[in-house]
Amino acid sequence: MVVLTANERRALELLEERTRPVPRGATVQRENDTTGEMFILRTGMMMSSVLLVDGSRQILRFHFAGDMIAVSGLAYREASETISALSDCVVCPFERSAFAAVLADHPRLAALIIVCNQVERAALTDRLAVLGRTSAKARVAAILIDLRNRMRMLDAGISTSFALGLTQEEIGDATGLTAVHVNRMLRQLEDEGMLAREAGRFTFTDERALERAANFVDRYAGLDLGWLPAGR
Amino acid sequence: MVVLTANERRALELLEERTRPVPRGATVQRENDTTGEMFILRTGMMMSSVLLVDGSRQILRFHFAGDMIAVSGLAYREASETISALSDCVVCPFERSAFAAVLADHPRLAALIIVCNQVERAALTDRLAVLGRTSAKARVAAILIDLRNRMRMLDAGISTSFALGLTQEEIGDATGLTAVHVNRMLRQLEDEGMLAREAGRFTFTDERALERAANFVDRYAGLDLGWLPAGR
DNA sequence: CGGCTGCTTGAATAGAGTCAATAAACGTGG
DNA sequence: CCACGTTTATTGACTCTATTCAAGCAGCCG
Repeated sequence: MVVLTANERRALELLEERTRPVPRGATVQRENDTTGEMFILRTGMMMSSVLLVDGSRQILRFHFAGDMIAVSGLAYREASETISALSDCVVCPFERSAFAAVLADHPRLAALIIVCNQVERAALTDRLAVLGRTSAKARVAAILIDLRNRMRMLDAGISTSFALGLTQEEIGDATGLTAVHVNRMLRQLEDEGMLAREAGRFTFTDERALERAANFVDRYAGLDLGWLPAGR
Repeated sequence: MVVLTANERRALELLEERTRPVPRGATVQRENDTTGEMFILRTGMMMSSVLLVDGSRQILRFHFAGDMIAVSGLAYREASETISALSDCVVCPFERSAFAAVLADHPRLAALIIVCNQVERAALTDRLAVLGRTSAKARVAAILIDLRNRMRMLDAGISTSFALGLTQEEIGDATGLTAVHVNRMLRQLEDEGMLAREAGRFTFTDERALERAANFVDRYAGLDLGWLPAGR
């Protein structure tokens, strides 16, 4: 999409110098802890979530390889969300000072990071609309499509069949539903012929219908980066 | 919080060179239109919203003086949200190229913009948790507290009494509720002695109780900007 | 094998939505 | 300044969606 200069590439590689394995279920950042490092997720799938006072959990976002995570540490002294691994992961920790150096030396990378922020903002606002204004069935369909699409961006081998890697409890925490109701909605999508399930694998048997049920709109269609400053 | 250098101040003033009045109810950006300018909101109150296929609306965010709006135009060819004026407003339009120039010349401003993105991200994820996991009463209480707080940041004269400037329909579109149910929740908060209403003005009669009802957490408490690169 | 954790299903309940009717506030043109 | 039409607020009755509670089942791992 954008071709980086050799210098830019080197600057980004500097952020990924160190690596750290994170086993499934482990946490790299805990809500209200003092923020330390930020990370680039090298491999695996993670999630950010918050706990409410009544003990319920809201999953805010899923993270995949290539995502920059724990970035809110740039602004806040204390983390506002918990970030934990849904599969065995590898992350590359880096310091805020290293990040500041990248911004100082590479204005085009700064611009690209701002663009990524906007893409994430769009994803969050889409989810906001889904939680605020759509039915349980639409929410479940939406999360299935969204996760399939993001997995496909990293592994072109994935098409209509994929392993979600989430419990129904987790689907519920992401969609604002109870696990019980998630189960019922999955069954309904299955009964209506849009979906098949077996041993944790999902298969879209009628993708169009599923997209209609989910109110799906593709947000990765119209990126426009013509305005970026020159690379260094 | 951060003292800008004279150069930095001048660069930002360049973005605010032109001004344009926007009457109440008018739209500065329409969903799916080709994105053009970005804006700094000089005076007034605006909102971003999206329309779903079934005709329902979700209000994503409220904007106040000083906010940089329509920034998603940096990433997308087409606007993902509608931005319209809730009161008579004045905006300062600027071009992406002007923005790119700021980033190229002033790395610390780039860093500050990224920080602002993170603050907005935190606000959006808070709202996500509210929509996903809290009751109608909590959502209504939360929006009242949030808007009061943001108004107070611009006008220190506001304390427990303020004019919201929203219809109950709009409160509903922001909280994911129907106007009818918003009305019932307002009445309930009133009956429970947390709130008084008259002629569009709200008065918090028991702010602690209201905060408890809303699950309120203060997100503007712990900003940390020690890591920024040097100013130019 | 036994103890988890996750999945599935039913029945009863509660919370929010829908529909409808009325009242109050607002804006506009005469 | 008033009359009229429109938007906004209010309230009741009813419906429906999603939650809660409960029980049984399946798969997995030590």
